[in-house]
Amino acid sequence: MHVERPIEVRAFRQRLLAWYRQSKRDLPWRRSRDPYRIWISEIMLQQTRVAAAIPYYERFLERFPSVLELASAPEPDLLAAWAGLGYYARARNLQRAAKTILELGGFPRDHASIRELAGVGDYTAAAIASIAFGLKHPALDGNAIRVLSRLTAEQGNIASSVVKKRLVAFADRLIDPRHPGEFNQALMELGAVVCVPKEPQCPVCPLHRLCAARLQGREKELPLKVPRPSPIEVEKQLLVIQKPARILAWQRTALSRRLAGFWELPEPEQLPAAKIGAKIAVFRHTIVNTNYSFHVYRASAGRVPKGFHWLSTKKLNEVPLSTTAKKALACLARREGDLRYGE
DNA sequence: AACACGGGGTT
DNA sequence: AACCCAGTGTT
Repeated sequence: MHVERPIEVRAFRQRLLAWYRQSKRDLPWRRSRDPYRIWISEIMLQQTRVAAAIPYYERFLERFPSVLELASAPEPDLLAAWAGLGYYARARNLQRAAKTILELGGFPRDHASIRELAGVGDYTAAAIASIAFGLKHPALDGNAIRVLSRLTAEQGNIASSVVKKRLVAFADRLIDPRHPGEFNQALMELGAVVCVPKEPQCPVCPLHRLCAARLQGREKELPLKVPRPSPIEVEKQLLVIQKPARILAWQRTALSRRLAGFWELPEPEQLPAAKIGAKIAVFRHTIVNTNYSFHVYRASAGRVPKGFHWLSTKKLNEVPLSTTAKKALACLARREGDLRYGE
């Protein structure tokens, strides 16, 4: 593209920042430069939409106002605060990093040290360094990558490390040394609200006259998308086994590959002696590349094997409950016209 | 480089 | 029904 000459780089920065300052969304984490708050927001926003993160962000900061509370929290509290957001390794890494920060005696203030925190990769390190500390490191998330791919009419697959390096190098020349945090956020904001994947809003884009893809009329084709494998369909059954004020459940151990520490409803395979009763509901749920149909049944326990617990229904809101268990219990509550279980 | 990891809003 | 989201860690 044509922005490589200094004069054009300045025009690029000026247009982008002017646009951002005028049209940026008022987001909770944009009201502070406290590295703790910026960090929490960046972790929450990993692969997570802004609208989904906002209510979690507010609640999380109330419950864990600083590194100290986060570092010393019981893990179940942490998981309960994160339940429903997904990617639960983020919550665990958050606490590991909080302990590191305490050991360091404060939040690390340079890019390399921030990058070493658990759960902080290239993007997040650059985002924190630039937004909280004003350091000049380009932060390329999915939005920024899309914007830059279009600006340069990038032909390569954006999944490849070569192409990513090329885009980072490009961003490194563009980034405004005086306002790196704003610059990074502006690029991401542009990708989030204007340079969107499907129908980019080129007429209102402050950069459209500098955009190579636009000049070639190929803005909708770029960046190149690689087809992903089609999801697998899986049917599963869940059992609702109750006694007064209690429900039978089990907890995933730390060894569980996913959802470690979360409480689940039993499945028939785990309880061979269970007597399956009436069907309560069917709901669907997607995890990564698998589409599940969960069939929920009432049942009675027979003999209760090791590892199962009669969980108090009152405590359901205090423990980390998997989303599938929550959905099943919501079905049950709807059916009984009673809100004991639910949110 | 490829894969696993959650969940849900948007198109 | 895809697509994809302010990605990271592991293999």
